[in-house]
Amino acid sequence: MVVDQLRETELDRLFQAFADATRRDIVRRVTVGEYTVSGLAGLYAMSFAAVQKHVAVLERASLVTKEKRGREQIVRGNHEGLQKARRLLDEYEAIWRQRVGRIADILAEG
Amino acid sequence: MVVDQLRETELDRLFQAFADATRRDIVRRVTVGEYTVSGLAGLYAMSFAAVQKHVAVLERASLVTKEKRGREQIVRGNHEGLQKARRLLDEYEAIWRQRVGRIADILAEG
DNA sequence: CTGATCTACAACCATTTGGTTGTACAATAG
DNA sequence: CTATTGTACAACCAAATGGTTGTAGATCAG
Repeated sequence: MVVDQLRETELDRLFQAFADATRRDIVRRVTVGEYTVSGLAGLYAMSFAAVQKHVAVLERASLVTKEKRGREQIVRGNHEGLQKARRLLDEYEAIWRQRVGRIADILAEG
Repeated sequence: MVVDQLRETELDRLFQAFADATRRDIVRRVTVGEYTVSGLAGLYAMSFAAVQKHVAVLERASLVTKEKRGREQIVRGNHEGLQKARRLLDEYEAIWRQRVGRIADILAEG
């Protein structure tokens, strides 16, 4: 085992980041436009600190970036993480289609 | 808020299920071939019960199905869950491309 | 300068997660 | 029948997660 430890923990973080509805919503919003952390915090029925933590999780997963502007912190969507997650699911799809193809072949031969 | 609670918890489970390297490996394997629960358990440096729990998590997320055959339980990949996760990431990709398109338009006009 | 605002972070708490061992039971093998 | 195998599940544990409040430092407004 221990195939590619770095990549694996990276994927752990990515999918973990997606595994929360609030974080998915944040990703959607900051992809479309720009938000400050407190701008985001205003959208959800939870404390500022909670939202701040969610943003930190997304940042660690390379799904958003933060950029300081004065006393504010601008949160933006980051394509990098999204692409990586998508690529993995694409692989799985490909594996699935191969399998379905093999079964079709077997049925065709039988 | 509270957009579509059912779908949201479904997605929570899906991405949570993907957020573990062992579970991702199980999904890959059972998509290619068939495994019993103990067949899978033999592959990893952890107890049978631990692997059994991982399979249960994947089952709840609609990423695998189990079918009893004698005293064995056959685990197979389930396309349903995979498709749902993939569809969401596709949406996000689409949003991203729209945004990039808008920016390109603005630059073209400017 | 002073006060309000934005952010960061620590400390705390309840719940979930990912693992363990042990027990129980059904199905198969001898 | 008996022993073994495959599975399920409960109980337990340490660590992580998702939330809270409180404190403190920067930056901005007046």
